[in-house]
Amino acid sequence: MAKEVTKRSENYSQWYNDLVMKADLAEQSPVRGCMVIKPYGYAIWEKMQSVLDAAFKKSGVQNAYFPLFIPKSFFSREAEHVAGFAKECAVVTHHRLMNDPDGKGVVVDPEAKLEEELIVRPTSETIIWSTYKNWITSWRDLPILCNQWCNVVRWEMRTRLSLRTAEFLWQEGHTAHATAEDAAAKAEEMVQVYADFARNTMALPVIVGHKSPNERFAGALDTLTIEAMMQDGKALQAGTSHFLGQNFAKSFDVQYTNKEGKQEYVWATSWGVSTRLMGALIMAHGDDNGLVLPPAIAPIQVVMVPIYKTDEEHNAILDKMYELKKGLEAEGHSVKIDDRDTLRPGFKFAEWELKGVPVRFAMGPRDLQNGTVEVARRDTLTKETVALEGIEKTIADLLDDIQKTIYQKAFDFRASNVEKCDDWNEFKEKIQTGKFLLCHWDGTAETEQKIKDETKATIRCIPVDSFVCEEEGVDIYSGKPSRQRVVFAISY
RNA sequence: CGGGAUGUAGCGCAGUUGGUAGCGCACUACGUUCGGGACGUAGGGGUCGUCCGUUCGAGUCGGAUCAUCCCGACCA
Repeated sequence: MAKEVTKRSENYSQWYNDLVMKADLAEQSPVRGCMVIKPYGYAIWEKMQSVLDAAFKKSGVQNAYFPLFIPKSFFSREAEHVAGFAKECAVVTHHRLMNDPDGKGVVVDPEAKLEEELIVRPTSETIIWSTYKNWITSWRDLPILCNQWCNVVRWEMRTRLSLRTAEFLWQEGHTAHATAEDAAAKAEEMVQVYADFARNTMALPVIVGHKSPNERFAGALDTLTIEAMMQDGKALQAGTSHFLGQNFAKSFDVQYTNKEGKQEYVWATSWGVSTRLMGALIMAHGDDNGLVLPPAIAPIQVVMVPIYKTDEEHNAILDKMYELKKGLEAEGHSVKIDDRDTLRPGFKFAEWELKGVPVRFAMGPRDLQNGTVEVARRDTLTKETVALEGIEKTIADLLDDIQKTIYQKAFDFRASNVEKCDDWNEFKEKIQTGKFLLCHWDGTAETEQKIKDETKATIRCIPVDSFVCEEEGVDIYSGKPSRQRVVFAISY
């Protein structure tokens, strides 16, 4: 139920948790480090899915589904990849329970030990590539462009609601191509799909770039990322797209016969975004009154709250509201009439604000008489009384404006917290205050590691669109020559 | 896995030198309210994380154990 949310200034972590739980998005599950996604939270996730799915289809991608359990032996094939996940896998060892012979409850039946353990997928590269082996024989079979929406499990040491749960929902795309160029282009294309989605739908300004070798996905030759800035100035990796080279094709022996009749290994990509995007949404746009949802992702765009004393008023207002709802829905907006008669208007206002609904209508006898409605917008917390005449157009424009305003606010916030930095002492100080620092880097893993050890800051990316800065300089830490600046930040 | 903390009603918490469990919110009923989180009255709800010990008696003391949270290391 709606309750006051901790102020951001008091404790950012607590504020975030309060928002997630009190806005009815999710709650901690009884299972360690997992979350229950509640219907309202899931509606946001579904909206994300539908927008992304449409974009994938446009890129020629098809949805498919692969098994949750992966035989342990599949993991023996790609050493580098496995090294990245081995420490955080859930393993199925038995297949039966029995009554505890010593008393109450159940125990694992020791007789039911599996001959080969099954790994609950931490990601599906291994099982998908074992499957692709059977699908690919000729150049005519390529490219294969598959995506799956599913859950994965990573037994993280430390978890955080939405941001790093032991089990999370995501989509993972896995493609196979005839040439390195095709695969690299696909990886590039998909990161741009994510960037468009983040910017236009989620109203998140993101930086697109390459990960440094240290931060790369296990087994990838190149990892592209979208990096967003949260309101405490920390970076959040919101999506990644990997160019996997021929690593997986070689490990799983996936070859095709080319036009010349020769056997060749295929080239691969994989790319994914997860329910972490919900975390990004909350931390990037939320305020002390609750969630602030961009209209493009809001499950409810307009909520209507009737204000009345008598049944007569109630009925008259509801009639008007249903009429308005019909008109707005015809324009493609999602509308909810909150006619719960057990709650007072003030309570409903607070509750819908907590849930981030972009536009709220309040209509009482006064409005009914004047042919007006009180329209409140969530992003600016302002309200005004507007005429019912031409309301469809007014609301369409307003939703557009809210979408833009939310983006602009996040954009301006980031702009005021990104700066160039060429002095190591200054770097150490500023990076702790929640800034993205554009610095020269000598390109070595050693330097990056040392900077991380001393400051906890990592290279978020080597930017490719916004913040590209190719210029001669010297590494901020080692003093060695550098040809471009990269983005340093402390991340989630 | 290191450092810190916490487990008492659905949630948030109090509980003194050991004496048999309470507050706020939420919930139920009735009434008055209703243009920014209403109020009154009356109710219901608990193996005090678990186990062992000390004691006439343990939420409280001792030990063990489990779980959760925060800060690190690891990661979408």
